[in-house]
Amino acid sequence: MRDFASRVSIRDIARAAETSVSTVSRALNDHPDVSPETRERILRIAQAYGYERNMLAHSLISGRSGLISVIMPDIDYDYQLQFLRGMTHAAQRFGQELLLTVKDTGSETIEACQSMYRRGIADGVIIFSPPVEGAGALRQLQEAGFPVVSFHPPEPLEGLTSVEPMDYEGGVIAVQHLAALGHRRIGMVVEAPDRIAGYERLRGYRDALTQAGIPYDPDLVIAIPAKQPLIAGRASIRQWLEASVEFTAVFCFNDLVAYGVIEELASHGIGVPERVSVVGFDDIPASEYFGRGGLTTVKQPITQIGELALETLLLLCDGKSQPGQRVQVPVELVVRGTTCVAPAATR
Amino acid sequence: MRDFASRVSIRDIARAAETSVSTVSRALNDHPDVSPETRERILRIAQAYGYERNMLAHSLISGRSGLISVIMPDIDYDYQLQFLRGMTHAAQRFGQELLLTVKDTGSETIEACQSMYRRGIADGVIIFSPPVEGAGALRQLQEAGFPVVSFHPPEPLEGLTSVEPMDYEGGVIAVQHLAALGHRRIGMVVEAPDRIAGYERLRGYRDALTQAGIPYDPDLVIAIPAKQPLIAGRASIRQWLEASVEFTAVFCFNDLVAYGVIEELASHGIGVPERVSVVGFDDIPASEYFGRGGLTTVKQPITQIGELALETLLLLCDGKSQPGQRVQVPVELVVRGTTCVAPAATR
DNA sequence: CATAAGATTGGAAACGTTACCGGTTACCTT
DNA sequence: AAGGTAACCGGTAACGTTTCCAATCTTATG
Repeated sequence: MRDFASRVSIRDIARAAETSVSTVSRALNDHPDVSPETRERILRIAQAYGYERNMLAHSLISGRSGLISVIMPDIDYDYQLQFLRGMTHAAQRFGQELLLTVKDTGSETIEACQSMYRRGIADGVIIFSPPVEGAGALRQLQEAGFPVVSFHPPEPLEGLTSVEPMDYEGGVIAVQHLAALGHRRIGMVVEAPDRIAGYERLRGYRDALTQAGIPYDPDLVIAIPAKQPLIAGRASIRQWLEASVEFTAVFCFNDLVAYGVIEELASHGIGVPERVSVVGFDDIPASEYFGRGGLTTVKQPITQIGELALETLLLLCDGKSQPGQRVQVPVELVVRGTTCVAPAATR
Repeated sequence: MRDFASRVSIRDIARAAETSVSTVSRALNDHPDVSPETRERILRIAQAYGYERNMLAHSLISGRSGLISVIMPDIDYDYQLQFLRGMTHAAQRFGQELLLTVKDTGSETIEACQSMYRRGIADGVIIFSPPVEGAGALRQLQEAGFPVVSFHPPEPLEGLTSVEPMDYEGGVIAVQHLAALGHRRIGMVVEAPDRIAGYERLRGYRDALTQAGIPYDPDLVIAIPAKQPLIAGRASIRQWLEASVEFTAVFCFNDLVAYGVIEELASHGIGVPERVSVVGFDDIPASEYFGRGGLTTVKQPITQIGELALETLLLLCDGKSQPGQRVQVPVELVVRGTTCVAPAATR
């Protein structure tokens, strides 16, 4: 018996089994053209030697690496983690390896996708929140036969395979909840309304307002950049307060924005939820333990979405599905401690 | 100009530049044996074609894949995320790719390490919290020339390269803080005291008690399993209450345990910090936003630790450092809202 | 007994790259 | 003018696999 932890090639096995590399290869790959005895002997020896096939050589010839590339702008938010977790679970289930790449800017993430294809490292790419300008490049990759799945895809996503939460419905149920509590002055702090997530949530917000008979007031909508949501959330509240905009509820683009909003309100002595109700989006784990009995928020099954993204990509890799599909995942409202009936005077 | 997103080989470049593959390879690798004109021509064409070298073929011949394998039990805790983030940052800085593998059990993580080596996929492995039984296998890998860096290494870690927080010092400063506030009945909820992190934190706890002239009471130490820290934290408090053990402070193995402890105390109407002070460990991001003005905890610079782990591994891969080093990272106390002076009657 | 068919095997090419070695050219020295 | 040297280049082998093809051996069939 050899050293347990050493690198063994198919050649070593062939030598030990007194046969050729071709036969060993066939035996290991369940090819029928091997006699039962030879196969048994080879498998036994391979086992004893701790042989595992060299993935590089195998990939080189098979044209598939068994690696899935996951490309993200950063993992600065628990949301991304949960998405990633879902993918790791699915990867484990399917025996796939995950290649994790983090890039600072959107354009770098697109370049990373192209690079994955050109260097032949990965069989496909899952890209998190690709920038709008990257849509063309992604489409080209897809047309070249390289599977790409976008999460939070860019607009227009025509032709791209994507996985998304039901953003529009999320906006609707958040506002419906607030309206049902008697709120009439409902603000929204929205990130990147030119991108699909922001655009759709905003659309849901507006439609739900209309449906509740509440006029839409553009002063109550603030667009913020994607970076540093906590700070942006705080700044939004300051902006409203300085402009003396009246509001009794805020629907936030995500939970971190909501944290910032609540912090800023608290620092002005404005109680949540007594004076202002706040709804988040995503339901990251921390929101359950958030003060005031937790954050009311629109929950995405983000871990399952991660699994779904990987499954979608694997289907594409295996040619079992056609590119261009748009997978949409339902969301649900989780009512916790940051929303309550509107102050009587405002109703 | 060719299709922007297509797979180009060195052969295509050679054909287009009307030269041989050898020359192209030399030109691309800054080998001196190429005339400036030829080199310039080749580089221009390669650029125009969007050539990037096929990583599989390159790795096969060079024996290095440029991939670093990161193996974790699960990423169910923000702590792991921050560690991972640190590695992604460092990877980006060094132009390395990260291969992320998540396995359910400790033994599977060890097998995954061996597999990385045998399949030749990765140049080295960073393993998160390897099980005690795996130490031998990791040592073997290291001896075979395959670099391994353990974070939260197993005991005994003799010969293994490791990166660790200063657990002992963390235990000391946590208890010093509580003792300085007048606490005399300080409990500890410790995870896996047979592993290095738990063992050292417990040792710090005991030494700090002695130093403060407080007798050690084994009834005040509860060992909990590693899974489901929230539930285990709650159960620990129930156990003490049922046994009528007296305590005014709890030092918890990590922040999640602390959350559970505080929740359970609250459910019995025991105020934190008025009646019981609680200290956590790690300082995950949520602890800053935790109710009661945040959780008092021992902060690890976990993101930097991740970067450090990757840098340590890369040095090993490049043969610029010898295996077997033990890198220890300082920790610090962050005082927030869950600790205050002990109730007068108990002092 | 001869031939066909089938089972099993080994040799060689290929995947895309790099490294080594030998060959060609041009220029310089004596 | 002969020889030496440096610069540059192309062919080929190798990395560890898989795949194709040809070769051998066995067995069945006429």
